[in-house]
Amino acid sequence: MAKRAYGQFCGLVRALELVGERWTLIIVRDLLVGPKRFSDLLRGLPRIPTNILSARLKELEQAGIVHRRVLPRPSGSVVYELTQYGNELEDIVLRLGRWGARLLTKPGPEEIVTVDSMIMAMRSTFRPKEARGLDVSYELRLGEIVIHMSIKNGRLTVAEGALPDADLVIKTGPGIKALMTGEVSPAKAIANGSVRLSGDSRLLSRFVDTFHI
Amino acid sequence: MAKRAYGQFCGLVRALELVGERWTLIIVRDLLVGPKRFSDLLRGLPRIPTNILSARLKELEQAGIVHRRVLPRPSGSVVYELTQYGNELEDIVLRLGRWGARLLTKPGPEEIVTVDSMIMAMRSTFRPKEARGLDVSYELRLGEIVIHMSIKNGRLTVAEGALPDADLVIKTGPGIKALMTGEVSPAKAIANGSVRLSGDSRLLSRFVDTFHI
DNA sequence: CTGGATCCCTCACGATACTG
DNA sequence: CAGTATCGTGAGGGATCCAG
Repeated sequence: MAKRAYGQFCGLVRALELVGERWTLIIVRDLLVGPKRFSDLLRGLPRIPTNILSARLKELEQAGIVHRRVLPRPSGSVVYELTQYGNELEDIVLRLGRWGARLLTKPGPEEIVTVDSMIMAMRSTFRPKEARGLDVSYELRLGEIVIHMSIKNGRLTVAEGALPDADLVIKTGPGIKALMTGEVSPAKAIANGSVRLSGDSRLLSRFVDTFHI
Repeated sequence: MAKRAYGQFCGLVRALELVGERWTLIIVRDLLVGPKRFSDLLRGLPRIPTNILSARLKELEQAGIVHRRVLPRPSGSVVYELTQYGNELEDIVLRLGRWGARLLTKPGPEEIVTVDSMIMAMRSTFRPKEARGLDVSYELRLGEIVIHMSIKNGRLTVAEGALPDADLVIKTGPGIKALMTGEVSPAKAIANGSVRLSGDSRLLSRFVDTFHI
């Protein structure tokens, strides 16, 4: 038996042996957004040493959670993508994120927000029931970070980058959280300047209903 | 900022800072079964060093996930129990367990099954829809381990120990898994001796429908 | 006995430098 | 760009010890 195994025959224990090590689930979080190259992952995980990233990717590949794929010429580069089995972690990652988000107050002095964490945050706060049948799109800007959410017939896709024909563009900062938890009403958030809008600003309250912590 | 922090402002990252360390979620698994004393936890986690258990309990208490309670006299002993916030991990732990159980084949040479892992396994495989309106009880014996499941009006409780008036007593071994996944039919399982029953043996197929991997 | 604290050793993790 | 090599450090592991 492996030296650091827990020694129990149990589904949870097996899961932790696969994805319970430091950094592993954060790597999975980023891969849930889409396939990524080694350097893409490094960019999204500024504190991870390269050898650790390397080791984790190898473990994940061996466990059948991640697939290492060499892109066709001319790029010839390598991307890592989740397998079917790895993708089944999405719901767990989203739930863990919601659970942890409860005691997320202010960003610490050294804490950053990454594009992928923001994308997953929007996915995790999405409430399908409120979005049933909806067709609407948002662009969200948080400092350097620009992502967009597109809801088509109630189905959500979130991705990096701008969305030129978004129905509403929301320019904001850390204050977005108070808006999404309901601590601050949309009207208040506009009034106190924690969000700035362009487009159909009446859509902000719909946004808050759809993406709610 | 703490030295081993991930440096990201993200719900998942915060969750991993709280329960992402080695052993932590397994401790939570056992506490989800019920309040426990230090030595109870040690018994269920044979490989954990006492200093690690001690450290984890302190971290969990500080994070508001576990509450340390001194029992009234005469025992005066200490129990650890999950707070409301800690209890909200139940769904995540059950899902992680199901996810990991998929590549749980045979117990390794040094791998044991504990009472609490078995209780949580039964909870995680329970299918409320199949049990709607049901009233039935089972006693399950796996080697030394004896637990019982009681379903009353479709609601499940699982606990350690025998249940004298159980409708069906299932005496089994590792073969139980093949039965619960559907690899082996109830009739076959009886025939090949991987389960031995006492009570109303026709209830075995209902058991398999209700607890299914 | 329970509920830990202490000690020491080892190895996984982490920072940095380096290579195909 | 996509990792490997090297090496120091501190968290984890195991045994033992101690107080109530």
